[in-house]
Amino acid sequence: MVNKEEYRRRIILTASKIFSHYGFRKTTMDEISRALKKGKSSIYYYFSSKEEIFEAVVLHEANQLRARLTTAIKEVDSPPEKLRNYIYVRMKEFAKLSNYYNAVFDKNLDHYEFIEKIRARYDREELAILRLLVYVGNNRGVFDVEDSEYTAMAIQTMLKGMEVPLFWRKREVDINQRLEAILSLIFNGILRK
Amino acid sequence: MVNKEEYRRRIILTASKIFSHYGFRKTTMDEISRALKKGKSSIYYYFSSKEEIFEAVVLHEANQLRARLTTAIKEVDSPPEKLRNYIYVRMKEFAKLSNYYNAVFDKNLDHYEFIEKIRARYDREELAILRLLVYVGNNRGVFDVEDSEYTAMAIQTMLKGMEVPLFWRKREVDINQRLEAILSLIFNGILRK
DNA sequence: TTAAGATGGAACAAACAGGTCGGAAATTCG
DNA sequence: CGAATTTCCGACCTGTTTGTTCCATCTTAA
Repeated sequence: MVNKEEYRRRIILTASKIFSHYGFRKTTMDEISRALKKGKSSIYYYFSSKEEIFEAVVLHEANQLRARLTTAIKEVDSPPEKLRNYIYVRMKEFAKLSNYYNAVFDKNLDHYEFIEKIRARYDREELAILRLLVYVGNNRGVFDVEDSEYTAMAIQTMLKGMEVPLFWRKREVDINQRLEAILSLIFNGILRK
Repeated sequence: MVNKEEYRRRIILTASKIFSHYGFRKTTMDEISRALKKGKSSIYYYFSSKEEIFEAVVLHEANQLRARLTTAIKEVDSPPEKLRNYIYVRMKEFAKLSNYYNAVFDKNLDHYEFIEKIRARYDREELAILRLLVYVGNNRGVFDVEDSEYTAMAIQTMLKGMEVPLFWRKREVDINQRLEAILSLIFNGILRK
């Protein structure tokens, strides 16, 4: 193998699929190595533990999510549309990136420090984006809020509410309607009358 | 619990979902009991082993499959249409009943005796149905075959070919086209010219 | 040929998972 | 109500699994 980084990437992609199907706990190093057609111990040349692989996988998905959210925001110009795109894409992607999702919600993973770090980091970044969106909208006179920071936090709280598994236990159509309702709520409480 | 049978059924339904997601091996008695909100040892009051639960689950799915195939055949009258319905429904249902599917194809389950029994029984029953279909069609003068038994076996062989995982690694549309092609092949080799 | 980069077989300690057992709780019945 | 029977479960046992380490062995490039 000429390029070590390249092989790490391959491990991440392969492990990602297995993790997303069986979860962290039920995925064994043996499966990962078999999927890669390598000896189990060989994996340890690239990663020092199963945890470290999972960490890389989750980070990978987090990066994907970030990238897609960024483009979603850039696609449109007006702050309300940016916000709408952000929320929409965030919801759709969250459902797809199952490892990241599990990392954030699986109570059995609570004690892993790196999970906490990723959770915290994502929270911080998201808040920054929302704050900026609100702030810009406010400056342009489209929004009308007292404090960008706290408004952003309020929106984030609402987004977190959409993350909990119960929210998804509904039909697809219903989900879209609920999304529209949520957006409408945010906007009507935010838009200048 | 007034009715022991009723509770067994509930265990089967719950275990079925977990088995279908994680497979026989990765599903633990602990999970099953947790999903049922019962103590692990309580399950052993209803089933004497994990294997026995899986056996019941697979049998349950096999019965479902049989029931649907039966109605599918009864829905139409002419032998060619019966055959067409049979094959069509069999394909669609097979994809859904994942425990049954795994029981039939997972090489890791090869050494379980009850799996062998279920496989053998299903084979026998299917052959009987096909034989009858061919026989009746022949009698009515719609089909034209020498030996119903061997023709039925030939058709069954073809159906088995559609079961192997590779067959499904295609897009839905493609699947339908292939199905049509298979049907057309069977009929054109079978129908009186 | 040698040294550094990769690989995988074998071994191991710790965790896990299927199953048992004795008896507690709940329910039924007289 | 109380005894009998059904249902449930916590604690435990035991063989297996699994993450990880070690080290001998290949492979590659200089």
